[in-house]
Amino acid sequence: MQTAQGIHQASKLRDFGLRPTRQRLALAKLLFGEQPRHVTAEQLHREAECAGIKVSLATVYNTLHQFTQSGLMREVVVESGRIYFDTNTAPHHHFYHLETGQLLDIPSGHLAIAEIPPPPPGTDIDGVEVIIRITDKKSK
Amino acid sequence: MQTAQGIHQASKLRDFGLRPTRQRLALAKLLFGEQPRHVTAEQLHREAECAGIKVSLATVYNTLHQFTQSGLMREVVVESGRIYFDTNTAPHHHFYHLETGQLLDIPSGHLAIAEIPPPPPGTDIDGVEVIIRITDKKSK
DNA sequence: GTGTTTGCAAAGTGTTTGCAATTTA
DNA sequence: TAAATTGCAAACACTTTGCAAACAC
Repeated sequence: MQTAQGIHQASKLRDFGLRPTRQRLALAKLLFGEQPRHVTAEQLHREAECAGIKVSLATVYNTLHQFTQSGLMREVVVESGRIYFDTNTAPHHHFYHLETGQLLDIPSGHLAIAEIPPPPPGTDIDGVEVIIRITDKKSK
Repeated sequence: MQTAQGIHQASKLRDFGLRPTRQRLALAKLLFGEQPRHVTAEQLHREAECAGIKVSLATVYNTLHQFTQSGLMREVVVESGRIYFDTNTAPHHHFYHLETGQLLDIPSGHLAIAEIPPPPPGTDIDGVEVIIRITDKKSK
C-alpha cells in the first residue's frame, strides 16, 4: 500500500520531469491523496515534521514551486504575505475563511460567470480568479 | 483652486473622523482626484516625495490603513507580498497586469456573476472578488 | 562520476511596531 | 495642554538565495 503509493508518486514525478527524491516523494504523498488540498509552505513543512519526514522549509518552498511550474499544482493568492498552493489544477474558485485562513474549493457548477469582459486592448486574459471571503456567522 | 481642494479634502477627512493633518491632506489630495486610483504604499510614498511632500513611509502605510478603516478606500490583494489600495470603494472587480503590476477597474456591467454559491454552513459571505489576470498580447 | 537536489544560514521584501518628538484642536 | 499623529529605526513574517555537502542516476 505504502509502497504502491510510493511507486505511483515516483512515476508521476518522473512524468512531470522531476527526479523522485526522498523529499519530493514524501511531500507528494502528503499532497496528492484523495482530497484536493490547499496548503502554505509552513503548513506542509509542519505536517511533514509531524509525519517524521526530514525536510527543510527551504526545500518545501522549492518543491512547491517546482510542482507548480510542472503543472502539478497551482498558486492561489488570497492574502498579502502568504502563498497558498492548491493541488487542484482544474479551473475553479475559492471560499476564503477570513478567521481561520482556510481555503475551500467552490464546487464547480455553483458559481457561474455570465459574462467575461474583453481585456484591455493589446492584452490577453491569463486567468480568472474568484475569491469569496467568508466569516463565521455572527449570532445576532 | 489648491486651497479649495484643500478645504474640500479637509472636511472630507473630518467627516470620516480623521484629523486633517498636513500629511493626510497631502496624501488625500494625491489620491482623491478625478480618476479612481490603485496604489501601493511604496508608490504613493514615491509620488509624494516627487511632489515635494515630506511624509515617511510608515505614515503612508498608517494613512492608507486609516483611510481603509474609515471607508475612504479599500484593499485589493492580487499578489502575495504586496497590498494595493483602491480609492473606489464601490463593489467592482479588477484586471491585473502580470507584467506591469498595474491594476485596472473592470467597468461595471462588463462582468456579471450569474450565480453566487451558498457559503458553507455557519458562514456568511463577506465579499466577492474577481481578478482577471492579463498579459501583453503575445505576437505569434 | 556528474549533474541535481538539499539544507543551512544569510539576505531580501514588503509591512508593522515602539516610542520620543511634534503637531493639532 | 491633552490627545492624536508623525518619523525613525528596529522588528516582523514570509519567502528567496548562495553555496557546500549529500544524493540520484
